[in-house]
Amino acid sequence: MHDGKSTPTLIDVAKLAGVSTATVSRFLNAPDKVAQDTRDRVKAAVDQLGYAPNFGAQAMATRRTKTIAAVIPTMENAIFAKGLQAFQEELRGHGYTMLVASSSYDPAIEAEQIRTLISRGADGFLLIGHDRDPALYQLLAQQNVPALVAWTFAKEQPLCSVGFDNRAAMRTLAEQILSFGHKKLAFVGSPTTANDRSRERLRGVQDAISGTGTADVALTIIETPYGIEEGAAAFAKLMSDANPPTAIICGNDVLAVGALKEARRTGFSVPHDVSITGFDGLELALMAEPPLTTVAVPHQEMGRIAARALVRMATGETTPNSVELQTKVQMGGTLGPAPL
Amino acid sequence: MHDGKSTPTLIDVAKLAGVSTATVSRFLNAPDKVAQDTRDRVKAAVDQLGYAPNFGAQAMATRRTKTIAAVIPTMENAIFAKGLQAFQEELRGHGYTMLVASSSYDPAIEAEQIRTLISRGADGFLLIGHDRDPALYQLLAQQNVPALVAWTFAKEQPLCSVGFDNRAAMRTLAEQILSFGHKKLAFVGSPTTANDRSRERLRGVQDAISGTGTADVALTIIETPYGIEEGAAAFAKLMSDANPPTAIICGNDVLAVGALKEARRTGFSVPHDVSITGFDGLELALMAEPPLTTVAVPHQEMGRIAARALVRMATGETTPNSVELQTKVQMGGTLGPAPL
DNA sequence: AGCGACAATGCAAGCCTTTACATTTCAGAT
DNA sequence: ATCTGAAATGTAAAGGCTTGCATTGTCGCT
Repeated sequence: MHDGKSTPTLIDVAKLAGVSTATVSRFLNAPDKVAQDTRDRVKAAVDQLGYAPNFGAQAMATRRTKTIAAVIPTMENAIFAKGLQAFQEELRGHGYTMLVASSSYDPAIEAEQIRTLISRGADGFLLIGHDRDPALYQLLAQQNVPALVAWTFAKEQPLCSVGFDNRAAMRTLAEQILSFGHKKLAFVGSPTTANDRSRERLRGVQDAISGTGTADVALTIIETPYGIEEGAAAFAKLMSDANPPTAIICGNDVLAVGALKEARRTGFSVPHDVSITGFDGLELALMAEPPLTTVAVPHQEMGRIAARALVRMATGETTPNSVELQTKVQMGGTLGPAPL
Repeated sequence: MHDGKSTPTLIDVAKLAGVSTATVSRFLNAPDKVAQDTRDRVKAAVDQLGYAPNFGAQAMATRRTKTIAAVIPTMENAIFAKGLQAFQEELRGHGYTMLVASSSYDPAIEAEQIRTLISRGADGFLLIGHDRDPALYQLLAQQNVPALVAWTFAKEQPLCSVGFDNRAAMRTLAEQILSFGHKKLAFVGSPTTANDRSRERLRGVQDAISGTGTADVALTIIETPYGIEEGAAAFAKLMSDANPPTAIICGNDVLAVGALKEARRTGFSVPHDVSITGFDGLELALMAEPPLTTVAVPHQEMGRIAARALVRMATGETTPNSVELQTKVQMGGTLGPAPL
């Protein structure tokens, strides 16, 4: 194991420079506390040996890791990929490293990941959505690890959030849909258990419907996993009904694009025969034909703001503070008047 | 420092269970070495205290971190997102954690990230492509950290690779394009400096052309950053030429989809007026109208295989071994005969 | 009863840094 | 010449875990 050329330690550097390890350590962490000529000698030694501090030892001595963990459902979902990319760039700028784990939308895995990451000494956590076992919040609090929730905005939750109001955003979109005269709606979204984003979006639709004050709007609900194929299947199922919807509100762009694809495949004209909307504002939405009517979400901004907030929390500079971001309905060409 | 509720350590568990720390440690790492009833007592203590090992201390004592680092250009590119998702799932199964960093396609940042991750004690590295400062390979070798390259396959390189032959794959596609009678080709790809994947793909096109043996095939080359807009711009530029190409070979699906979008916007019929092809086989390609003709790459399989290989390398079980994966031309509807 | 072998457990060194506290040095003031 | 205080540096403990080696206890044999 110990081949002579094993990685150099502080001690090696100290010996070579003819100083104590304390001095080397100071040179590394607070250079102004060491005299100029010592500084030069130490620097030379460090360079010559190619010394790099041992992370574990450092973590142990300082009790911090300069690491922020992010636990997301999956990286395959572009919205998280975009947000995380921005998140990590911002962290990097502050000298922090990101540790990601994905839970595959499984609460048990998420819990395990959080535990693992805590024991790895993450200085802070970025989590998605508020739905999870309260025991986890307790654990975080007990371990005194700051955490923040993103992709949603809600008060009265154990954790502060940086995100947007899924319910209100969807309500706005749904109101527009209703204003086009649609009376038979369908909502196709991700399962709403353990996913507050999805649940809130569905509520937004329901809000809009009850907002009309009338009782003549019907809503069919389909819950299905994330995926283009799944969106297509949902569309097929809905339209095979004797009394199919005239507008299909999808919980995210991927489902919507799947639905749109199936519509095209089976000869439905969108939005002439049926309207379809998405949510997220991915580039995918722009590429669809016609471009998807959806809700644009500032994923990157969210990532950056969350990163800054977490760094501040980790260094104890501030108590966290929720931030609400704005979304915008993005008109494409998939929403039109209800067919007569 | 020791406020009553600070996180429990091995010592606390040992005391509570009435055994030595060594026994607790063994219980955690090699349960079969401790007697059944001791096992029960220790387990109770661990549970009661909610004990989790301290990562730093563990890393220090064992000199390994059970962490594999991945340094990719960007998470926003779906091919990497998919591959990494699979990579991390596989790692998780082996008890490893993934540490990702993205370089934004900047070699200097990549180098810095690698250094950072080395000093964080990564047990192994997943890198993308072979192009980088040889000093980095030296550093990895010197630190004795195993590394693997993915998304490309090449022998005679400092590192083993798990991937596919970009050049051959593109050549196959280009040959099909030529067989449709196209004589005026364009290649729109990512910049080829410090990106062997892109470079190899371009070479593949050139191989196919020289393979025809004739000199009457023209090739225009455009290098542009990754992005839908960029693809659209490249298309516009190409078609505004006095003698525009009849087939546009894009280095990746995103550029191709951008080109396709611009084609539609400006009234070109694909593939009637002009053919367009992509590379990667993203879902995006299927969604395009018509579906993109592209090269399907097994991103997830690549991620999983790379993960397994790295774990084996990290535990010293094997010397690495390159693995070549197969790609497949995926016929969509964007490739057709050259217009007369 | 005595012995060996083996299973279970304990002891304590070692992994590498940071940092509070102690020591030395030296310039400047008296 | 002596003293003071600040600056520079050194000493050594602490941080939590693993593990080689030592110890204890058991059991089966002779």
